[in-house]
This record gives sequence, C-alpha cells and structure tokens, in this order.
Amino acid sequence: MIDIALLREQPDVVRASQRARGDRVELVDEAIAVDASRRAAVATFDALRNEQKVLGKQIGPLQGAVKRGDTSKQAELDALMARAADLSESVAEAERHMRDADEALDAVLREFANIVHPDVPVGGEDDFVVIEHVGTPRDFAAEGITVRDHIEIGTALQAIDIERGAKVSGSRFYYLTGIGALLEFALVQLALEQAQRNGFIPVIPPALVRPAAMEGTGFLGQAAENVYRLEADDLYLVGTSEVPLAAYHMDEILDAASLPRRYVGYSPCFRREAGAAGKDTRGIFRVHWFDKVEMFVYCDPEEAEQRHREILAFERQFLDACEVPYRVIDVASGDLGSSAIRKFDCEAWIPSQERYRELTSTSNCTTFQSRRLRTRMRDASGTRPVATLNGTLVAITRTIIAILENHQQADGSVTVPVALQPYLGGRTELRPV
RNA sequence: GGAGGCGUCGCCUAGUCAGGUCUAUGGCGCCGCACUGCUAAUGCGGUUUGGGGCAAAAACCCCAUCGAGGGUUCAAAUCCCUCCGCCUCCGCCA
Repeated sequence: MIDIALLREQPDVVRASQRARGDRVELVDEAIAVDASRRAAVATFDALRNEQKVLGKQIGPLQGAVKRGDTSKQAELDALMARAADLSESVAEAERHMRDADEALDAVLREFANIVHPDVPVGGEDDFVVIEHVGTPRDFAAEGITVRDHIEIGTALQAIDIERGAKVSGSRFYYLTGIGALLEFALVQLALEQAQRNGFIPVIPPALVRPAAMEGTGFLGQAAENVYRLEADDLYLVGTSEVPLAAYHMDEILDAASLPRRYVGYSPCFRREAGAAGKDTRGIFRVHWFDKVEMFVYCDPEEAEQRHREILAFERQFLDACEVPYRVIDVASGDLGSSAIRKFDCEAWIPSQERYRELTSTSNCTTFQSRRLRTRMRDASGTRPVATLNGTLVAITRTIIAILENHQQADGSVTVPVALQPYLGGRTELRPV
C-alpha cells in the first residue's frame, strides 16, 4: 500500500509511477476524491459522536438523582433521553457512511502498485538494462563436448527423476534422489553458512499461512492465480518464504536500534504456474514446488537502497561460489512486482538453452508491505513504517540446473564447485551411476 | 474430536457478577525535570496505537481503540451471540 500523504501532497510522483508501470493514471484523481469524501465522513461522525458522549455524561447523574427519589429531575431527564434517542440514529448512520468511505479508500489505495524508483528502466519485460556480466560461458564446441541438458545429466547421475515425479504428483513435479538430494542439502548449508556470516538469522518458517499474511505481502493481488489455497482450512501454501518472513513482525513496532534485522528462511515454495502453460515444460526449471533459501531484511526506509545493493552483493557472492557465468539486470518498470520499487535479477547462463535465465532476484519493497502488515519502527522522532527487502540466496532446482549444465564434462561427469565440496563429503566430481 | 479456563494502553495488574463520576486503576520499565560531589534514592510530570481538525510544524481540541466482528441499549471493558488465539485436562495419533 502506498502512502496516502504522498497521494495528497505529490500526486504527480504517483502519476509518473503509474505511467511507467503501464497502470491507470486516472486512478490518482479517483483516489484523491475518495480520500476527500472519507475525511468529510469522518468529520461528520466525530462531531455527532462527541455530541452523543456529552449528552450521555449528563444523563448518568440525572438518572442517579431520579432513582434516589428526586422526581423534580424527571422532566429534564426525559427531554435528554428523547434527544439522545434521536441522536443515536444519526450517529449510527454517520458511522455507516464513515465505514463505507474507509473501505472505499482502502480499496482504491490497494489498487496502486509501489512507486517506481526513478532509475528503473521504463518499459516491458524486454527493456531491462544489463548491469554487469560475470564469468564467461564455456565454449563447449571447442572442448569437443555436445551439450546435454540437466535432465540428461541428472538422469544419468540418478539425481533427478522426472518421470516418477509426474507419476506420483503430475507434471512439473520431480524427485531428487541420491546425489541430487545431497546436492540440495549441500547448497542449503553453504547458503545458510554464508548468510550467517553476513548477519542473517536462520529461520525455518511455516509454509502454510493464513489469508492475512498472504494478503499483506501482496500476493493475492495480481499474483493470486499462482497461489495454492487450501479451501477446507482457509490457508495458503506460500510461494516463497518471503511471505512468512514478511508477516513475522506483522502488527509489531520494532525498536529502531534493532534494525536492520536480517532473516534467512528455508522453505518449500509452491506455485500454480497458472499463466505459464506450455512454458518451460521440460525438466525442473519451472515446477509447482521447490525449496529455496531466501533473505529478508527489515530496515529504516532511509537505508533501503543501500540494503538492496547489499542483498544483491550477497546473491552474487553465492553465484560466484557456484562458479557459474551470470549477468545482473535492472528489471524494467513494467515487469516489477506490485510491491517493488526496484528489482535486480541475477540470470545464470544455461548452456542447453544458450541464454541467461533468472536464478535469483532481489526486490526493494520500501514501506509497501509494511503498511499493509502494520509493521512499524520507533525512534526518537516517533513511529513510522519500516522498509522491507527480499532476495533469493538459492532456489534449489534452478541452481542445480546451472551447476549440472555448466560443469558437465565430456565423460558425462560433473565437476563440483570448490565451495560446495566440503558439503558433499569432499567430492570433486559427480559420476554417472 | 470432547470438557473447562483465559485474552485490559511495552510487561504485570484493578475494573466485568450489580452498564453511566472509566477521562481504564496501580506497580514495573522507559523519557523529561527537580534535588544531589557522582551513582543510587526521592519528588513532580509524561509514557497504547490509529484517524480527523487547526494553511504547515509545535501546542491544543475531537473521534476511535480493553483479542476480532456483530447485537441489545439513550449509553458497553462491563450484558448477549459468533469467530480467533493461548493455557489445562481427556481421547486419538506420532
């Protein structure tokens, strides 16, 4: 949710943001009108309610006097009671109006996505700006290697079992077996260790959350069709541990001295992939479930940009450890999630596809999520919403793809990145079984 | 799944049976001031959160807020209903 004060005081900033995202610009004036009528409704109710309370204070003692037998006050009491009865109806009506106006304002405010950062490249999905390339894709042809994709490699290693995943759970499901399963634990351990060195508190969060948590993090808006819902229990399966980590401090006021707070969560991620029919159907690139280690930071909004860069650096640190070539992109305005003002993606080179694909992603959500979740900070100057930021440390399936494909050898084996070796019992290579 | 208890402004707590002097009590903690070689102690004042008004800030005023929502009433922390959460016991499962 955006700041209503910004809408009142700098509507042009909001208009520019709407324009950059390709969202409706007229929404700004609609919201301003709704805000004005809400304030009028509030003022009316407040005045009537005040009158009612003043009256109530007179009735109390008067009734006490009458009860004690002072019948001289009876007429005065009756008059007041009559007025109070009238007023009661007006108050009730004013309250209904106020409540309707509150809901209307809330509804219109929720239609706004976060205010796009001025440096974000304007445009659609393809209008991103490449910030940097790291590493160089191998020239497999020069090495005399016919590139195999992660399914071929993973099947030979008996690390990935797609067929049985489909048999048991349907398309876009898989089993990780043997070295595949070990690879997950190795990646998770490497990630958690790195994160702890960088000041993150490890968290195993719940992967099922109540509607308020899902709603508050902004996933029931434009992304709703990709969320699994358990109808019988009114719970949602999270698509990322960003959800339980963002909702962790819901309805809390954090001491400014305790910021920034850095959490790193490990959880399964469930995605319906409703809009992606026919897309990336091969292998484990796009699946309904995978495990992920996710960084989440609460900080003073003043520091948000700096913290964002920091998270990006942590993502790069991990990709460097995996020894895969990648590039960093500044995602274009039209492709930002509704909560983010800016998003950097790290895309790894996928040899079988001969292109860069998203492995990790970090978003600066400023105060957008915290307003909905009522997560605030308190310092000498008072209370105000905190900023929240998130970033992937390792999305298991895609990272396994990148490692298997980029480190494949002519004999069918896969070289293990040095940083991962200690977590794989010292293995330097993975061999077909 | 069954039975019972509980939910008050950071923490603890009074108030709920008998609705109106509740503008929610007191303690702890915290902040400010005073006093004091320093610290401690003491005294005084302040200390939920959100919204609205005053052109802006401060001050001030008003409204809402006693787990959430609804109802009864001129009036609800207090009475009634529903829901949520926590605790205890029983059953079931691990």
